[in-house]
Amino acid sequence: MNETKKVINELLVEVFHHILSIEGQMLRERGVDLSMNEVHVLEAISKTKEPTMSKTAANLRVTVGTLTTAINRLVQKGYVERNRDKDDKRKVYVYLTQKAYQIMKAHDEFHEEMINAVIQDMNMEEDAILLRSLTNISNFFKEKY
Amino acid sequence: MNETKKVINELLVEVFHHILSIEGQMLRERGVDLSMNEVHVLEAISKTKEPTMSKTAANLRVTVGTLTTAINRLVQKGYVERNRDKDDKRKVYVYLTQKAYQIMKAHDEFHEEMINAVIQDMNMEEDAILLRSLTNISNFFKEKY
DNA sequence: CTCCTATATTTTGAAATTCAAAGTATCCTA
DNA sequence: TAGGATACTTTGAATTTCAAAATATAGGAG
Repeated sequence: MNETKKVINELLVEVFHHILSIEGQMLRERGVDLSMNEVHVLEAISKTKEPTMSKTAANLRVTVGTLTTAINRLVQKGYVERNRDKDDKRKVYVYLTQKAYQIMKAHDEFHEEMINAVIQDMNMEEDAILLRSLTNISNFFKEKY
Repeated sequence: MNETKKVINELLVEVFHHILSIEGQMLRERGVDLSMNEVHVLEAISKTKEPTMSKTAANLRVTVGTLTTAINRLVQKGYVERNRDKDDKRKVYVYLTQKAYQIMKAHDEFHEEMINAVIQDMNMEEDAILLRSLTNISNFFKEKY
């Protein structure tokens, strides 16, 4: 494997994991009653267009049953609200509460800060090429799977 | 947030998660008696220089207690062997078995194939810049945390 | 209108995963 | 040789996961 491949692989395998555990540790230290997994669920809800249980579960790549138990806890903790569709009573929409938006704000800021620190010393040309390369990687996965 | 930041964030947040669930699904479909988490433990062992429990746990960013239960299962399933240090009997080294190496081989091939598909149509200049950028990202996390 | 099938979600049961804290064994040093 | 330090395991409690069964609603064929 050449260097580029090794680095990409390292990013895939280690760095991503690393970030998750750092974020999880931050949550615990600050006494937030959420795991990274739960933050992920909140994130998926905020990014899903019409966030029914099925659509949100699909975005998270977990079974709907798994999501149900996660949502049960998040509702109980006051981060999420459930709402049945008026027209199609099979459907359940999930919404973030204000409490959840506050957490998401901190989460987004952490990510933004992290990324800023990473790319702050890149020049314009590098930026353009990196953008193209990463878009390739991102699209590859979206299309292929 | 500019485009580059968005894409990096998307990679961090979604794509890596995506890959994990794909790999997990593959393992289940093929009837392999390992979760992605367990594969990760095997990977960490193979990458840790003198893989004691502490060092391996540190690389995995989990507590040693967590690793102990994971290793218990992996030993029982025949993927890992424990070995006490002759000189310092507090230390326990963990080793992969042949069975584990087979799994790791398939895992590595999946990653290599994935990465090949991603970067196959990049030119030399792009490759150099991508390498530099990704190395930055990778180093940033290693140094900062 | 009444079955029947499809869709959406929840419940259930079992196994994994995680952490913090307590427990055990060994090492090292004053 | 007593003591604290280090390495690991055990324990208890909570989360996370899946597959499969259960529930409820929708929509179409006749």
